[in-house]
This record gives sequence, structure tokens and C-alpha cells, in this order.
Amino acid sequence: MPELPEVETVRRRLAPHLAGRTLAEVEIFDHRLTDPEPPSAVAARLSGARIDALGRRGKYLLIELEDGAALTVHLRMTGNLLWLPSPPEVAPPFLRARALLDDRSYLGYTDVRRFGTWRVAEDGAEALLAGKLGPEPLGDWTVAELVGALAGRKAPVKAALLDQRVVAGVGNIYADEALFAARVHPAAPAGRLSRTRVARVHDAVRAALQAGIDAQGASIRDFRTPDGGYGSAQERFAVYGRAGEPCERCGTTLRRTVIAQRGTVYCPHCQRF
DNA sequence: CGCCCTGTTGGGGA
DNA sequence: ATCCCCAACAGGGC
Repeated sequence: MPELPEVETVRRRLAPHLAGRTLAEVEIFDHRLTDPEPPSAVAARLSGARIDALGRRGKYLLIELEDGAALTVHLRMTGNLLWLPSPPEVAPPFLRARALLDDRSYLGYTDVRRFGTWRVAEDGAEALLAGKLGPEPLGDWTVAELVGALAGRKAPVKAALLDQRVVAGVGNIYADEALFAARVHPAAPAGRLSRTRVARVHDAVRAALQAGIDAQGASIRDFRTPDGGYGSAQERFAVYGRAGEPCERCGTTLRRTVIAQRGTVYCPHCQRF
């Protein structure tokens, strides 16, 4: 899935096509997508709804409806949204839901692994997401907030960055990239880092996410933009997916380990506790 | 061909 | 707070 930069890219590319449009006809084929609500009920709720704007909170895409409700979409690992000016003749592989808009354009949702979710928040997205998500990393997020969130934690700093309540939107790729840039070992106990090192992590997280957005979310091998194309500038990573290759800073062989049940790549020389 | 491992995530139970 | 498993599938290595 798309981490924050990929979701932001989807939001930006979809917004011009969807804002102000009406979801004329919505069909949902996968009951897991809307669980525990029945897909037919959600499809009926959305059919005829007018879209006010597209928002984003962490890794959630928010389809804000004119009546104050929001459809919160989480792509998880393999979800993707595809917009086309008219419906395709052949359904895209792994299609789980689709919508026809009032201008006859088409919105398809595909998801190989079926981890993604569509939930309607009748009172708006903030109510549904409150408590689950911490600050937006590219908003007014401060070093002091991160220091506070890490204080007392014995878990690895990488595990803390993946905790969406600490900061919203960081996933496995950008966590590794940010820690490499900050020269902090991913297994370092979060609460023991000096303020200086926490500040480096804070700045590196923001820089890594912004770089991902600037590269149009082209972080993932097979990521497609909502228009079906590839990101224009395939982003290069310093450590993600590069175990066994030489560190670009010091030449030491990058090492792979597992932290927080996620594959983790780091430079054992550059990144210290 | 089959088996095993890995994986862009997050919720729930221990 | 933390750790582990799990959801469901594809793709690669052996």
C-alpha cells in the first residue's frame, strides 16, 4: 500500500475528476471491503451522493460528501483507485468495486489481497479516525510532539514510527528511509534517543515523505497512478529493497533484519543506537 | 509441479 | 505497552 505519499498522489490526481460530481451508480463486489456493513447497503448509501472534495488523513483517502458524511478509503497493501473518462470494455483485474459518475466517467477500485476498507463516516472522517491517528507529519508537527510520543517507550524507534498514533502516515518504506537519513539504528529503544537524534528523525521523516510526494508517490514497483500510468519519476531508495548492496554513504553492506514484524534494511555502520 | 518465504497494513488477542 | 498472528493473494527461489 501506498503510504502517505502514494495516497496523497492518488488524492491529487483524482480530485479534479471527482470534486463536484455525483456518484450515479455504485457497485461493491467484495463483502470484506465494507465489513461489518453489507456491501449492498454501502453501495446504496453512496449511490446518488454528491462529492464535495477529496481529503487525506494519514494513509486514509477521504471522499467528502456534500451531506457532511465521508467515505474513508484505506488501500492497505494492494488497493488502488483508477479513474477513466468512460468505463473500460474489460474489467480491470481484481476489481472489487466500481462507480459510474454523473458525467459517465468511471471509478474502479482494485485490490489483489483484499485488505483495503471502505467505511462511511456519517459524522465526518475526523470522528471516525480520532484516537487512531496522531499528527499529520507535513502539518505543524513539532519535534516536541515527537519527543513526547517517544518518551518512556522501550520498543524500537522504527516500531514507534509505524504506530499511526505517534505520527500518521509513515509505513515500512519511509520509516527505513527516514532512519537511514537520520543515521539512527531502527532497533534503538525509542525512549532513549537524545533530543538531537529525535530532531534528526523528525526532520528526516518529513523530508522522506515530501520527497515521495515530489516523486508522485512512485515508491512502489508496481504502483499505478489513478490514470493508469506509472509515476513519472521512479523514486530511488537508499535502503528499502537494497539489502546486500553497499551503503551509498560508506560502502558497508546493507543488512536486513525484522523489526515490528516488518522487513527492515539498514546500514550497520552509519546507523547507531 | 509443489513447497516455502516475503510483502506497501492494521486489528485483535495474549 | 508489546508481541505475535492473522486476513488473502501473487511472485520468486529452490
